[in-house]
Amino acid sequence: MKVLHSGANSSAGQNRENIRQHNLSIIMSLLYKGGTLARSQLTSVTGLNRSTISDLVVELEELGMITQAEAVTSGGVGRPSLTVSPSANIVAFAVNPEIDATTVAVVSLSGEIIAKRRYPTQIQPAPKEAAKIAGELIKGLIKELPPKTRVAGIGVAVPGQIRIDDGVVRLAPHLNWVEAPIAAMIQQQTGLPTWVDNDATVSCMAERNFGSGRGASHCVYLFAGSGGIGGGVVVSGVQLRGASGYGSELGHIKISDSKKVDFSGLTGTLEALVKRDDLLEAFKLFGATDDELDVEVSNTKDPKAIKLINTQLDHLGRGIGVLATIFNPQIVVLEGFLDSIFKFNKERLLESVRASSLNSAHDGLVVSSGELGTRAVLIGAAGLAFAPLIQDPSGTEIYKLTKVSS
Amino acid sequence: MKVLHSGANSSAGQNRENIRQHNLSIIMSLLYKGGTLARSQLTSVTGLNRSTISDLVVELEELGMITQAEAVTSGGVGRPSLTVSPSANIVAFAVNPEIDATTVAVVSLSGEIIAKRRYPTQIQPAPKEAAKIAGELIKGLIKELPPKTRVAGIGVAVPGQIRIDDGVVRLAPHLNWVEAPIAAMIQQQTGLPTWVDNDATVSCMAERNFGSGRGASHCVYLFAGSGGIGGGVVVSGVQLRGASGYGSELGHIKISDSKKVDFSGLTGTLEALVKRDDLLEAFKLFGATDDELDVEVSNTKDPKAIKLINTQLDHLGRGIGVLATIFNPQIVVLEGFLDSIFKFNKERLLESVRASSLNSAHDGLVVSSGELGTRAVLIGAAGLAFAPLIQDPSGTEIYKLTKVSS
DNA sequence: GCTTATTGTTGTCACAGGCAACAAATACCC
DNA sequence: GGGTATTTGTTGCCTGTGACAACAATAAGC
Repeated sequence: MKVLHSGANSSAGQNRENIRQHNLSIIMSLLYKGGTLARSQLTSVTGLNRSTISDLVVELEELGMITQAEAVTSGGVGRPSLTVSPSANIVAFAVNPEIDATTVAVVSLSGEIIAKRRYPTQIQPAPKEAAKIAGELIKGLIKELPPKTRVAGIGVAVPGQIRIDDGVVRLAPHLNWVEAPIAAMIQQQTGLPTWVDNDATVSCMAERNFGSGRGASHCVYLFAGSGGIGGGVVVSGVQLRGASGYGSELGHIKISDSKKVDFSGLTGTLEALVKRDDLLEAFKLFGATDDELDVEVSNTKDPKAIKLINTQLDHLGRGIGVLATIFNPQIVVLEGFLDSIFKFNKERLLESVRASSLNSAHDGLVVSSGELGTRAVLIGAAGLAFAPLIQDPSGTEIYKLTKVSS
Repeated sequence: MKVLHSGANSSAGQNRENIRQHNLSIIMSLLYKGGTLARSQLTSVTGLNRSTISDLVVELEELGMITQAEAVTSGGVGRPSLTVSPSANIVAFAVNPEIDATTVAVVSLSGEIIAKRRYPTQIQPAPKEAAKIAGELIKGLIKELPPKTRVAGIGVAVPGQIRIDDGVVRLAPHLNWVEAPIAAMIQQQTGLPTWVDNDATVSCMAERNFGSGRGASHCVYLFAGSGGIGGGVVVSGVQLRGASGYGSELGHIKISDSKKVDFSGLTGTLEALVKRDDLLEAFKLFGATDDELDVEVSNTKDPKAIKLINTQLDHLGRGIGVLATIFNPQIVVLEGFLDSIFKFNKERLLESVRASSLNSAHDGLVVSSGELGTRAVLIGAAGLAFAPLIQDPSGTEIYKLTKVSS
């Protein structure tokens, strides 16, 4: 529950401690995103001296955050470089409360989902219930983890507007949550430090770090499930959050004069015009999962459905066009049923994007499906818990399992 | 013509030289934005030690970038702190080619316009003409400057899409420029290093550093003149440029199904719906300046004109609503005739903003007039030339006048 | 005039990264 | 298979930079 988006006080001076922390942090960040890297890669990427990298890596190894391994003799002249990997013993828990279920996952420091539990609920859980479910699932998972495992903390992805400073859900319409201090609740259940953020925002981070948007400095992410359209944006490598943390609500941008209304009461927004429920109705597929809907969309021959999809594609393209004009990103990543309709007729979407953005904005723009699918939100949520660790490897506590269960 | 937006390579390691440069840079940046500051303020803001600040300030003084002065005994216990000011001898030239004139100004390191020359042209100048006009004006201004003056370089603000890496104007529709290497042209005329950027972008920087947006980490700037609507955005304290530098074209975001077309051929965009020419026509004020139009707007009793203004306010509010939903900024700054109609009926605009954005986005949002007016673009353009100086005070050359005239 | 508070100055220190020299481990060439 | 070139890890030493402590300087309050 510390301040996560530490504001990057640009007027702060730097001293020697900062250097060390910064350099340790950069190595951890590279390993987090890149998995296993050779020491020589670290030297070339960071521009630091061999001896310095050696020193830093040794310190990280002593902290238990990384492991070194013999070089794999994979071509190249000269002595093989040692490989460095993020420790397999460090994990974080990801929590994702949704309308019909609460999901918890164990995610490793290298961004892999080790285990996953889904707890279905009849109706949307109240914050306390969700916290209790999450707590129980986490306690169950802890028992199954190897004893050497250490935990960075818990990251919670919530479909709503979050005050990330103290982990309070200000408003989550689909869950019917208002001013819910979910971080504190889960922290009380588990004894583990807990961070919360918007589900689309963390998914965007995941796709940027591990998925389609890998390496992009400017990336727009659009994600749609039963709860409308969420969005995330990376600008100059930094997640856009806004002054109060309520930014990048890309589903609620107004793109039309239409009187159709979205979940927040706004008319003519992207979310109002590109609605999953409309598609479900066209297919008479009430209560279907994203996968079922995806199959239906890709196979349909129904002219009415096709017309609806095309209309949605036109609207989606307009929304993407607006975002491209504003952000000029390298890539736009689509997830959920937005991806389904994109795959149905890519050219139509791209044509709409071109018609509603400047040439300079859509020239070279890549529109792409998300690689991570439903894993994105969990990997991204876990990233919230890893963030402090990566930012200050030597000054952040990692919890042992014994300590947790007490 | 170096790379300006140096991409802030986030994976770069830090060494001792970087520290020094960073700390020198931070002090220069604080002084650039803040004018005169006490040494004690520098220590508290940067968090650095007194002795370190002393050392850094001495170095900057030896570089001729700042001057120290005796403390003004203005209350407070204890020994008065020395005050530090950016050197009054360092200036940059700002160039702003427009449809009907090319303007050149001399701007001091503290952001003040020392001198200004406007050279009217019958039609929009070709790039070469504009470069020649700028060169002549600059040479004239150099003769009038005190001999001790030193020049950081030239910053050019152009209404169009700029490739800032090499200072080429990719497209400036209103000037009818295509692929114009304006930086190289002006550099050849003057012998001074020259940087180019979009006019709205640099104006945004100016308002953020010296005007209404002072201190805001997230700021949206909308600026409108005869050449349509331009925009600039600051996200987490960093200017939004996009992956290729063509971002923040806020005038061209599509907000309506209207078939009205803007200068780029896009329909239903902010620029298509909020048009200065429409206002001029309503007032029969063809060829009026912004000031004349402003007076007319504020005094009008013509119901037709009022209706038009209100319609424009509604559209502008919708555009601001979209931007607020996306960026969640602290402040939106309006300039040019956008400011004129805003002042005509502030409440109507704000109502429209509220109707087209989430509560969380417009709660606490400030919509404000620009403080700098027509000075913004010049101060901002000069900032382009100061940027390298501020980023690396000890490694950036400043040119003497004698060297320039040769 | 004394105390308290704040700031500038000076000399010393510690720490982190650079660097050079050497060792180790590979590929390539003959 | 041996020699060479190339790359990387390791070690010891060096240097630059900021922190720190002690002292001096300057102000306000009593």
